[in-house]
Amino acid sequence: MGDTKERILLTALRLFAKDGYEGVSVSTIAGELGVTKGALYKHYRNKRDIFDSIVARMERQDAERAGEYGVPERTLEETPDAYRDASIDCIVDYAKAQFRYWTEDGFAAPFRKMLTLEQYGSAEMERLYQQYLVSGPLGYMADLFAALNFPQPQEEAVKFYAPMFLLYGIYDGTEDKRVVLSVMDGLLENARKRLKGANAECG
Amino acid sequence: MGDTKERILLTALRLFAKDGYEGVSVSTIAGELGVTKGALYKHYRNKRDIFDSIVARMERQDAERAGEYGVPERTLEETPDAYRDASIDCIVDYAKAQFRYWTEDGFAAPFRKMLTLEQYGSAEMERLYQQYLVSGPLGYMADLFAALNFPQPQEEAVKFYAPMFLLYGIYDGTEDKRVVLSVMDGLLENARKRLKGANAECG
DNA sequence: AGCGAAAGTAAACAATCGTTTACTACATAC
DNA sequence: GTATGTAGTAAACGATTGTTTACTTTCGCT
Repeated sequence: MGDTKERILLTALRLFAKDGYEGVSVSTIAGELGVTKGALYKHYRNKRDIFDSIVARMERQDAERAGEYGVPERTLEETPDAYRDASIDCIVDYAKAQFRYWTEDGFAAPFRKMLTLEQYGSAEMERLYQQYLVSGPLGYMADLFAALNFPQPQEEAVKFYAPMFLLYGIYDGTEDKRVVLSVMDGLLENARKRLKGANAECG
Repeated sequence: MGDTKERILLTALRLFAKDGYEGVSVSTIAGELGVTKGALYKHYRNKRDIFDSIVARMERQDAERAGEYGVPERTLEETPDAYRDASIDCIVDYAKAQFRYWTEDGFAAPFRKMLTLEQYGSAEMERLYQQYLVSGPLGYMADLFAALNFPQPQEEAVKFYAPMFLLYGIYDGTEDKRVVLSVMDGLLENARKRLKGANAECG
């Protein structure tokens, strides 16, 4: 079976997401899989190699996703308000997809938690945490709003992304995940209306 | 000297905030203090006792702070708009103080980071994280807005608190902390104006 | 002066950590 | 049919984990 390596990766990720890298032992990972710890070393050089492979996997998956989703595509063209309304729709739909991705996706959700637990451990982890979950999405949203000629793209991005970021935390601490998803939905629908209204004004 | 116990507490907190509870060894704490690890056991029963003492200290400090700060005080009285404007001022000033507290206070700032790293480890830690940093402040703000008869206090609370929560993350990943503080200041001043405007309408 | 508690050291404790080794079962290829 | 490489086990490795013990030093108290 060639999927043992895959099972190790996913099991380790799930455990890292709960107790952090240092809080999980090689024996625990192996025990969870029903094998002895020696077996892990047939697939990975060492414990850190498992962790690095998780990060590499995320980077690959994220690149693929960025390729499929073509939100930016065209920037700062001369177009009527209708086009910019369509862009706003695109942004909001993208945001919804991103929220579901980081909360429900079998890989991205535990990866987000793992990064959260490792963010202060090293400069590299802090960089990844910022890139995937804080300054990365924030700067990306600011660029989009800037391309749409919003007067204060930075502030707009904060108002837009901050509720998503907060609701990640709410989501993790809630038993009934559905209500959080619907709250996020409501907030984003309000944002959609508000942005289109502001759009009509600032032209 | 009676402050060795205190120095152990603060040193452990600083280390826990960076590498998490499991990522810090008793030897490391002792080494940081320039003593042998046996000395720690003269002041604390075990490693977990140090951690628990940190949490207990935070709970005490938080209770004191809540006593000093009397934001809620009077609720839902029959009063003119001027009073509600004053209440909004009070809320915004409180929020500013809270942001500085969780980012700059020598104890609260590392405690916030520590909780962030431990939030998924146990139900108790998740509860504390939610109480201090997520659903706690959010519900508190919602109560305040509800007392001021805002039509959608929950949503208002999210719009108000979410940027603060996001900027905790930005603050941690930024070298020049001052700009983050000034950004937070600007956002809260905007919120102050907006809330007073909405206040005049919804009466 | 002498006693006793407090605070710290050095060393040892069993347990666990991540990792390596020697060996077995079982494929597939020639 | 035998060689080869893969995937797994069991056991051991030295290092480190959290904790305890025995001993020393130092201080306040009467």
